[in-house]
Amino acid sequence: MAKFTLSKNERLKSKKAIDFLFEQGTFINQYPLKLVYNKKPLVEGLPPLLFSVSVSKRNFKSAVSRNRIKRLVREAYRTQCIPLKESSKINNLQIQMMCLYVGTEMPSLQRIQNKMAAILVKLQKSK
RNA sequence: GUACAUAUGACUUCAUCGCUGGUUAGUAUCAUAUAUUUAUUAUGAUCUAUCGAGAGGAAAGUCCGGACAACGCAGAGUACCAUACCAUUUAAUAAGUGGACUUUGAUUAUAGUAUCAAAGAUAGAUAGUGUCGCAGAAAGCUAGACCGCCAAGGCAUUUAUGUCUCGGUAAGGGUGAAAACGUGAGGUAAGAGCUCACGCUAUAGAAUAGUAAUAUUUUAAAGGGAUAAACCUUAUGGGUUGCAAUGCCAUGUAUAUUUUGAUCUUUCUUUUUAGAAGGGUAGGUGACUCGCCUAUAUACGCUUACGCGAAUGUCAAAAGGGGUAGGCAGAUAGAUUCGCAUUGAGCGAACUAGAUAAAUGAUGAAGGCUGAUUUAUCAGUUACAGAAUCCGGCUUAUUAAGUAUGUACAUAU
RNA sequence: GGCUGCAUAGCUCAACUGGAUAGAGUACCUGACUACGAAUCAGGCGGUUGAAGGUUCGAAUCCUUCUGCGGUCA
Repeated sequence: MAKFTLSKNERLKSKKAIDFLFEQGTFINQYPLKLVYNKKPLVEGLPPLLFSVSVSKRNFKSAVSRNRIKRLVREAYRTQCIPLKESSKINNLQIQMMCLYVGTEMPSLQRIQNKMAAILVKLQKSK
């Protein structure tokens, strides 16, 4: 049975990789979310998906609300990423992605889950 | 009753999924080392299971103070910066506690005095310098004569007035934030602390009370504007920089390269290879000076010699480049909290966040609390706000309800 | 995370060592010049000196606390 995990080594952390992503990655828009992704051949021993979240300090000044949004986005990703993970394993690809929150209002979990589902479907189709 | 200030306070329990770091374990996987070539042992990482833990009163601002670390082993003086009533607490502070004084407000009272509260950068203006615009005659020390007051002399006449000259005068007017003690009497041509009485101010001495600041009484001599949040003087304290400090590992490599400067000199010893002392030069001591410390090398060519030359290396300064953007330590735990003890420097118990594109979340159920009404349903469970080396203060932000203390206002008795 | 600066008219800057209506250019408005416009000339409008307290007779300036915006450190 597949687990709903999002542990430390399944996150995108390298600064080099993130810079590369913003130079050459592809964008998917689904207001209030925005996804940047990049595909690579999978290296043995590394996880198939790398994920990270970002919220702008310009739109949300308080650190508390930024943390809150990041947690909601991460929760939505965690519960819905399993089909994508399996398909990318089959195709032997590593997908690096970063999710930006572009909106200016505090969202509900329900809304973010819907949008995240739409994005992941698009991502799977784009192969 | 209302408002404000301070303190308290910051929902609880269970289940499922997930994150972080830790404990214990594994016929698990990988790497390294030992020894050996079947394999065993140790260490580290990953995975799985298990146990218990996981954000504040301000985690914020960075306004103070420490711990700790590096700079050379941290010396002296000057500059610079900070502080400034007294006692006391403290590791330390611009913090806390208590007291003194000044100012403001309120009450009693309406002269004073007393009580309560708030604020105070509360040493020195009698060490010196500067400043005090406009207005005003004059703005700082023998002050200052615009109007006014008065004496003397001249002129005119209406013979007690006007005017002029030269003097005296700080009582009165007016200006200003501020005009050089206040009131009364004497005194005088008119006046004046010029003199006297009563007061005021601050200074010095004495006595009493108090640990002290200071207060009360008394004596002496005096009358001195404000400003130190202007310079400054006095006293006390501070070496500078800060965990992105600092040390190690990995990656990469370059003592790259270019330019400029220095690599000197005197005396003594004599083992003539060299050694010692002094001076100079350069650098360090992260403001300056002193002091202290370090360096001042090697071989070669030309010349009879003094000396000159270029070279290698080293040091210093400037220019200009290359690589990394990772990990570990620093950093879970200590001036901690609670209780007991005090002829001391203790004893016992308890507590424990450790992330790094940055963890502490999601869902469901039950209970508590608050509000609304249909009285058994609905809604809410919030404000300010997210650890980043660690502590002690200060400042700022802050919801609902309640409690306690204080202040102000209103009403009733 | 530490250290360290700045804030004046719509914009760019002044205002000495506290002194009284906070000034200059530009922009904007009105008038003159011109057949009309530009340029030029004359006049005008526009500021609680980022906010709140304090010191002083008097604060853009000195002091304190906040607000916003930068710079720098491996």
